[in-house]
Amino acid sequence: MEAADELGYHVNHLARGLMRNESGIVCLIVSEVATPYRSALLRELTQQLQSVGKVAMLVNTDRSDGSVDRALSQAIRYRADASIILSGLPDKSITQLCLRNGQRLVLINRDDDQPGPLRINLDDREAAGRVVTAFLRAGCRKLAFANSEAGTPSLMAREYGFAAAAKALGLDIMVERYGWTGYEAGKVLAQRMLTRKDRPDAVFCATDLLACGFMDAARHQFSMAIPDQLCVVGFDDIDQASWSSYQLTTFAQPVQAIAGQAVAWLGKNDESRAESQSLMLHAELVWRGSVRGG
Amino acid sequence: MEAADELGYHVNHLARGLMRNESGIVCLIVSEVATPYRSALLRELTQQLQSVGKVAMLVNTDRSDGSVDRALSQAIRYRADASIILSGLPDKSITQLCLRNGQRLVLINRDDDQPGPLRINLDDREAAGRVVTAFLRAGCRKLAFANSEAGTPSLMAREYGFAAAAKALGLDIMVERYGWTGYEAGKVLAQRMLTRKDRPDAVFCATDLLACGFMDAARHQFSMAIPDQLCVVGFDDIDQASWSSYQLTTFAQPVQAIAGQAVAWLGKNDESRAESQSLMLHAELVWRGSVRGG
DNA sequence: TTGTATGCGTTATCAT
DNA sequence: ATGATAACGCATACAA
Repeated sequence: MEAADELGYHVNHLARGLMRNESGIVCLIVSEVATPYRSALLRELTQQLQSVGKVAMLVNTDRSDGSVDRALSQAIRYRADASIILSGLPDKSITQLCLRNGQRLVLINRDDDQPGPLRINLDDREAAGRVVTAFLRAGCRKLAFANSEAGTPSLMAREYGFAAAAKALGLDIMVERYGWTGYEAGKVLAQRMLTRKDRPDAVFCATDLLACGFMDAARHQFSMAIPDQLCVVGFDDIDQASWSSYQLTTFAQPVQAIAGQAVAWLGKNDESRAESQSLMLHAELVWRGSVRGG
Repeated sequence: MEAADELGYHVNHLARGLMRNESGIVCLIVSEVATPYRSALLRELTQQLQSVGKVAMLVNTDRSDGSVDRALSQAIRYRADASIILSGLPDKSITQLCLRNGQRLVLINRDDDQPGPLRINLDDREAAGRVVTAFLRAGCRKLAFANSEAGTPSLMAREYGFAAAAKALGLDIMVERYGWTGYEAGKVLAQRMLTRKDRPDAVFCATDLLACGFMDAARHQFSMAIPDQLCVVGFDDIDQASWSSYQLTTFAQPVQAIAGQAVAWLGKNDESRAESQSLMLHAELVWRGSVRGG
């Protein structure tokens, strides 16, 4: 060992991977890396992967469409032991290709039904239902849902869950969708919804980023007081949600648990891996000041 | 090609790397990945690396100290073509080891003086000087600098540059350092500085995150109006700086240029690489509403 | 143009 | 216990 150190020798993981047929590389396929929720999940995943001796290869799929498939090809070329997909959805054929190459697949918040990959999702629908209860308890009568046009499964599950729970109580809700799931879209959504004459007094935003934009527009452009005139709930519990300018009541993404489940699954052997292929994690509502009577 | 596709064949980059002695892997060594500025830089780097056919290996150094060195060992084991260091500073011996193994090194905002690696820095000192001018033009008389205890070169350069420029004009400034460079530290710094009787009327925060915390405390705990009673300038131009709750005047980190220079340098041949080993990029002040009379 | 041999750095296996 | 050898998949150099 001393001699090896002296000579500056380091094992060659490329050669070792070639030999063992196991590279130690896990590919993280992500878009919108710079988004608060995504980067938090990324931090957690890299951290936990490293702690079990794996290394993360980061593939950014911000550019064109179909780039998830290209990202997976890249993962195959490097003989990654697994790929974890945080955004987009691979073509079924690519999924099959991965599995044939012995590459494990984890889909986070993708709610797909193909067998093979591990699917980790939240109880979005049920969570959305709890928002209706909270709004009613706060004395709100005109409920609204603010969504982006992204249309990803988790976003839509929140919308449908919210609408369904309201309908079950005989309430009609206002729904608006606009743009990309970010702060600016939240502002636009507020402009659209708050200029109506049947302006809502409670809004559930599909995402914290949307909620921040919505709150800022409501306050600064419409001079509305939160939570007095408008109650707001978000989703993700990003850092900014706890900032005193927002004090946003929101659902916490269990990022540690998500990452933990993913890497634990990768460490399992084939039989026990097959047992648990679909996980549903719980999103806990964290109460702050944006809803009356927490 | 058709046949290859039919058979599900994919080149093995491990084997190719072994042969060519060039893996195509670039190692990104980062701490605090989930921070807005860091994740933005990360997005840019992965994007641009991919566009030149490289792939990013992400190593998270949040845990213990000396982990930068361990990260670099990891990079060597995978025979990364280069390592880009966004945080921490490697030991000189490790630096030498990397260079001996033909591994390129890029240090971003690390302001080190060892020869070999490419060093990319901003004109922090000069930028800080311009803040003094802006504050004076706004009619402020009691200047302060809010810093964290991290003590990284770029943070200290901003502090010294600010202090020096003020001193050159015969002004004494108040300096306070606390904790880690984040939102919470900004709040604490505000509590410390704004309870003094010679309370500042202008504060330059080493970081936007600090500035957001400072502004929130100033407004919500001290009921101060910004920019009327207090002018604030930050650094980084994170997304949140442009949010209407902050409208923070700040310096933009030229993340695209930083990433661009880094990957361009990696693409150069040895001679032209040696020519430019230290780059100083310009941080442009973007005026928003947190300073009077922009 | 097509084919064949060799080496890259490991590790597993088999022989000593 | 120690040593020699083959094989992983690719690229290259040389031969046919």
